[in-house]
This record gives sequence, C-alpha cells and structure tokens, in this order.
Amino acid sequence: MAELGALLGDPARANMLAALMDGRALPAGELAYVARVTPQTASGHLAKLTDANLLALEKRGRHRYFRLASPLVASMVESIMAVAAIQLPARRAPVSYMDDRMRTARTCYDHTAGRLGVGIADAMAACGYVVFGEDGAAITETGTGFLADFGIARDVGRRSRRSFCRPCLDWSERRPHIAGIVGAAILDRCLELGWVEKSKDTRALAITPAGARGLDKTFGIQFSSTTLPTLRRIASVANAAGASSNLNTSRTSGRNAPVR
Amino acid sequence: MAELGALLGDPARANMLAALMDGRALPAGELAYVARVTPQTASGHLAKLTDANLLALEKRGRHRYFRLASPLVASMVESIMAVAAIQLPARRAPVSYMDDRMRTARTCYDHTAGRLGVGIADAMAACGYVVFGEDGAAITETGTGFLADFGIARDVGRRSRRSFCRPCLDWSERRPHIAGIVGAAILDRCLELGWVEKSKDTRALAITPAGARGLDKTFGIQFSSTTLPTLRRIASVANAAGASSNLNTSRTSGRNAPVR
DNA sequence: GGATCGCTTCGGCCGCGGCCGAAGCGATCT
DNA sequence: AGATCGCTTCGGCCGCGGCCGAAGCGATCC
Repeated sequence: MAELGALLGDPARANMLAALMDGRALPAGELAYVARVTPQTASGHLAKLTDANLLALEKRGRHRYFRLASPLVASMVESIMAVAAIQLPARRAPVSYMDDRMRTARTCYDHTAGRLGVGIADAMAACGYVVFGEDGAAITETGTGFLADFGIARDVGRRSRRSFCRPCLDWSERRPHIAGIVGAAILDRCLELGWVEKSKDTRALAITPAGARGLDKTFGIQFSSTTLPTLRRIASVANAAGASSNLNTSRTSGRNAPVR
Repeated sequence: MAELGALLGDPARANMLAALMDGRALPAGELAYVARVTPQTASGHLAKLTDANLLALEKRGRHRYFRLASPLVASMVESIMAVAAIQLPARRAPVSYMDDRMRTARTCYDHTAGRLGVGIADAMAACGYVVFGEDGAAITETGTGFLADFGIARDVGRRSRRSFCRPCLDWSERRPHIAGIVGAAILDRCLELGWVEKSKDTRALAITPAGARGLDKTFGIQFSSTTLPTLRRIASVANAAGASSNLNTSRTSGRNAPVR
C-alpha cells in the first residue's frame, strides 16, 4: 500500500491520473503536457504507473496511448480526490486551479459532475426522487417515474452487475452527485437530447443553449450564457423546482419515498 | 491529491493507517511500534497525518490517542488496499507479512473480513441470499428471511443513512465480503453469540470452539482447531451448505432472487 | 519532591527519487 | 532514402524528506 501511495504522491503522476479519470486514453505527449514535465520525465512516470498496473498501454502507430487500467483504479483515485477536497482545504484553500468550465460541468468517469451534476442531484433529492445515505443512494418509486418521463427506460441496467445508483462525492462542489447506472443514463440522455456536448480533449461538458433551457425547465438549474454566476444552491433550487415545470408533480418534501 | 498521496506513500504512515482501520484509537507509542520506527520519528508522521485531517487526536492523561478522522478516510484507505491487493501481486507476490490469524478472521472497520468474511459472503451468495454487482450488492428476499433466522432483525438499520449492504474487497482473500449495515449486523451477531472475540490490540478476530461449530452449521465454513488448513472455496462451500443445515431451506442456485 | 514515563522538538546525516540534456530507436511521411 | 516525429533510455545533478540521538516538557507515580 505504501508503494501505491508513493506512486500517487507525485504531483506529475497525480495530474496524469486526474486527466485520465474520464476513462479516455491519452498519448504520452499529452500526459507530459498536463503533468507539466518534459516527455522524458513523463515517460519515466508512465512506465512506473504501467508497471504497477494502474495504467494500461495501447500502442497505435508511433503513439502510445495510456488509460486507467480498471474501474477499480478510477474509484480509488476518486475516493482520494474526495478526501482531498474535504480534508485539506483548511490548510490549502488558496484556489484550485481547476478551470471554470470544468467546475461548471464535466464527466466523472461516465456520469456528470460539477455544478451540473450536483445541481441534478440536489433537485432530485429535494423532490424526493432520490435519497442519499452515508455510503449509498437509491431512486424512490416516484423517482423512477420521473426518470421515465425524462426518457430513461424503467428497466435500464436491470441486468447489469453495476451499482444501480450510488453517490459520488464531487471534489469541486464538495457535495454528492449521482453515479452508477442511473448517473450514466442521465448523462447519456443529456447527450442524446443535445443538452450537453463532450469536449474532445478535456472532461469538460459544454452546455448548449437548448441544454440551458431544458436543464432549467426540468431540474431548475440555471446557467447563464457564457460565464456563469453562482448556481442557486439547494434551498433555492428546491423552491425554484416547485415553481417551474416537471419536478412539481406530486411534490413531496424530504426523504420519505411516496408511492406513485 | 498529490499531497495526500505522498502522505500515504510512506511505509511507516501506511502501517499506522492500516492499524487504525478498525476504528479504534491507539496511543502514539503503539503506532510507533506497528510502524517499526522510533517514537520521535512516529511523532513526526503523526503530526503530518493529523495536520492533513486524516487522523483525529484525543488526549488522555499523558497519552495521546489517534484514530481515523472519518469514515471517508477509512473508505479511501480501503479502496487503496483493494487496488494494492489486486494490482501489485504480479510484481511483488513474495508473501505478505500479514499474520495467519489476521488472514483467518479480522474486523474491517466494523464488519468481518478475511477467510471468515469471504466465507460468509460466498455461502450466502451461493444460496442466493445476497447478490454482488460490480460496485454494489443487495440482500434478496430469501436472504432477509435467512438473516432473520440468524437473529438479525428485519428492520435493522432501516432508518440509517448508511448503505444497507455493500461489497468490500478483501485484500487478503482478493474477493468481496459483505459490508454496510448488514455486514456490521453480522459481526455484531457473531460477537453476541460468542462465536468470535475481538482481540485487544489487533484487528484479528478469534474464533471460539462454539463459533467453529456454529459457523460450520450455519454457513458451511470450517475452521480447524488452531492453525487452519485452506478453507474450502466457493464451489465446495456451496455444496457443503446444501448438505448441512440452515442454508438449504429453499435452496436455489445462483443469482435469481426467489420469492419467499 | 524526585523519578519515571509518554511524547515532542531540534539538528544533522544520508539516500531515494524527480528532473532535464543528450542520445537512441522505431514508425511515418515525402 | 532521408527527414521528422513520438517516445524511451542513459547519466548526472540536486533537493526533499525520512531517520535517529539528544534534549525538553508536561503528566503521573510514589
């Protein structure tokens, strides 16, 4: 374990892993760039990570693409990020260097994170569509109906071995968002609707004009045109949701799981 | 994150964290001992871990007790251990220095792990009492009945915000065992029945003679008297379970969740 | 009150590991 | 075939951080 920790403990390697968190494979040169080191230094780091089976290597032509070796590795990195977001700010708040677009909306492995991710989670929680526990989460019966209305089949992932709905701590917002099959399905649906678009070389998600309208109407989340003011927080999201559309069918407060 | 990784990347600190994984608070001297360093070195490490809010400090008399600062930290360490167990053995199999009693049965935060933990999980899975997914797990309806027969109230933890049943990867056995509310309840029940006993200064669990009988009868797990031969693996556990007692009521194979 | 004990702080030693420049190697392009 | 490109290997520099001995400090014991 110490060995693994030491591997994660270098800023260059940590940056590389963070850059790979969405599951894409990146070439060595690009990883050198995100790690802010020369290619030869990066090469050394990548060799270590690959030796430890944290990264998998894919050769293509004269390029060598690296990606996280397994979801287990991703979840390990995620859990460290979560602790890092919560524990350290006291001593080292100064300002994270994460770019604004990343804070707004990004992919986290296969689901949405950032303000978008927690905004969806907050709105759904406020309406009793999802309940969060300390280390688990569940979609309520009314929540299943809501998702069906949103365009996510009721039987999605029923046969899959993955967790259906689980919370994932957001390291920029420091609040949970929705992961698991449901989280992935929500992201897929948003992409399908053309509400958000994946960026080619970062994990950032761009919110389209149609997306801004749709997300406000459905979840009560408002994104201003280009750079965005602060997102309304949970209380106001809940209120707004009550006042606008979709979410206010069978509005029930809090954690009980009303029968549809 | 790199900062956190560096913190975890020192063998001495890693040993300390591992020793605290069951949630107990240990005095500085004892942690120095498990880390195999002098008290003054340990003091430095502990200061760093405490500064980073990974450990919480409790002063009592002239002793200073340290414990993990939060369950989040525990789950982070756990996820690293899980990756360490799976990824590294290829290069560094040579023999773990974990003591045999720890491999047999130990606490993992608040539930059972080691051969005992995975044995229970295997037996229950083989009988369709629990199903494991990639990042989730659930107790089936027959499973709920089985647990009730075992002495665990049907409504245990219903109001808790913790995850009810979740898999936890065992880093000595490299297979999942049962964590969450159910995992904790099973351990509590085993303690209550006098089947296992917590050790004072390690996470090892001692299996009592009554426990050996009970565990065999209920779960089909056999522990020989003192040092134990290899535990029968999943297939044989399933067969044995069919032949002996308790588990064979409404025996159904595999993953379907039969209605009670 | 003095002795002991648990723990911390200080100071200095030393080795591991990250860093880069230079050079090498195979794939690709023209 | 030669030029370029992406990446790796080699070698040497250097600084961070872990380690321990010695000393200090407060609580406890007798």
